[in-house]
Amino acid sequence: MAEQVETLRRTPLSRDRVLRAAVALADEAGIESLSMRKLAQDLGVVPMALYKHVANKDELLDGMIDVVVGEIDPPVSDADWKRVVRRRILSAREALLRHPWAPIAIETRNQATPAILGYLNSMVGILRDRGGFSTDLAHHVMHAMGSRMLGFSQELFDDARRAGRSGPADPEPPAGFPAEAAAAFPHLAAIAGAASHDDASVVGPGCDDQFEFEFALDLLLDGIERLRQQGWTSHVGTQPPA
Amino acid sequence: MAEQVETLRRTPLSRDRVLRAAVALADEAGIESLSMRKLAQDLGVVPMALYKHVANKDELLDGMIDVVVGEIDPPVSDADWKRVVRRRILSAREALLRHPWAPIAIETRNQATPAILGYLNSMVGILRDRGGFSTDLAHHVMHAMGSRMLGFSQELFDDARRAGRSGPADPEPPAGFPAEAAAAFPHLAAIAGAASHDDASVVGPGCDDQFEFEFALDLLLDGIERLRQQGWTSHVGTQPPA
DNA sequence: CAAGGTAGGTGTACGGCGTACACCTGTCAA
DNA sequence: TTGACAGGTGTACGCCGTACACCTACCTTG
Repeated sequence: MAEQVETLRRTPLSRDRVLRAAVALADEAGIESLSMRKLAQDLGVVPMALYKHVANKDELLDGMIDVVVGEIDPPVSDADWKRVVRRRILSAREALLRHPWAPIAIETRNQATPAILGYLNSMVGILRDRGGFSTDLAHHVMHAMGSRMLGFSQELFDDARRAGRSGPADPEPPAGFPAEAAAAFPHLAAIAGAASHDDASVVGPGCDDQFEFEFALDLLLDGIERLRQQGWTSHVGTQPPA
Repeated sequence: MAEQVETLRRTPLSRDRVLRAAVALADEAGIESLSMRKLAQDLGVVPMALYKHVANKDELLDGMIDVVVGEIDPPVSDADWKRVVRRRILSAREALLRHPWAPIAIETRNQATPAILGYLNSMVGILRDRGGFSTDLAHHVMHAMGSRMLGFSQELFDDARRAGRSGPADPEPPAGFPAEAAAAFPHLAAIAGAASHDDASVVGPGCDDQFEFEFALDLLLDGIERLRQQGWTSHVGTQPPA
């Protein structure tokens, strides 16, 4: 039996197994407590063993990002550009919600991984081929969509981000807005309590991140569609027309 | 003379001096090489001395962020909401361009600092008071603007971001797009070469980040203005109207 | 089947990090 | 004069990433 455990333990390491274990560890313990040593321990192996499969910790992170990017659904092929882009982005968002550390990891890397480049590239392809966007407009659109292309907006300081840093779902309730802060930042307090009720006196249940994401996404998509229909080009002016 | 140096060295530390030195160090060496030990060395002091002025490294980073936020101009008071918001955001952008490590630091912190909350709060105030936005719409707008409110979009993997990580201006040229990558990611290559020329065969000088930032900003602002004029509310539908 | 190259796990060690904790010292109030 | 206290010091601990030498089990080739 001891030797059975031994056998299991000795299931040969592989880059893939290392990456999967790293993703699992980050998912449950948060990215900041992912260390080569802990990862090795999870795999029943000595830390240096990992270096036979990944060059260093940075490359490990790149690999983890690629695992997540690999979970994004391929584009559907039976709809107009806007629906295709929208669905793909929402799929990316789902992948990133499953791995709340990923936005931070992606932002922190200093080089786009090939998987991310491939994803972005196919997104441009959709704009060009299905939407008939000029390279010019497609270029600006990619910038305008920014991180939303990768399934997250800059949801600064929200629960998901915090989870990515310190582990999975935090038991403490969202709780609207601390009273002391409400006094100092009344406008923020009003907003926090107003999720989708216009009555500021109602202390709402926080806000629906998914709704906010789609709101901004559609705002951009609609604006972009308008530019596209007008045949907008950066030659004619320095700002998008109203 | 040696005692003069000594005197200078012994200029008493203060939270302010510590924060300034930390900002300077991050500006010139990159955020990732900011350590308590190096910072102490720059200040001619032993590492533990810093802990008499900041509780720990996280609080140091919060303080550094507040220094940057403090550089954002106050709102002008003689224009419509859109111009006020636009100018303030561009001022925030300038502050962040002076400190390329700041976006990373801001994204990485898990709590908004009071300075950032104050900044965001005043931004909501502008929307409410000058633009007559409902709390509801103001709420969604804050989400939609996302990190743009703080002067940066998610400019993934660009030079400024890299600078924030590894020090100041990198001497190597932007260089369009590496040839091998161009083959693998043709759409990206086309875009990279097409900055503001629609002719994809022209290999442009990279792209104008400032233009891209303002493009996206105005796209959002225009879309938001349209919603405002229509008296949009989330009660009537789940998406912004086209 | 023997020889030896090679892929992959091991052990040790180094330098750097954040920071706890005990200590010292100069200043100022009582 | 005393003694509290603010603020700089020194030492030490446990963590980190990873360089480097090693060992071992397997596969190829003669």
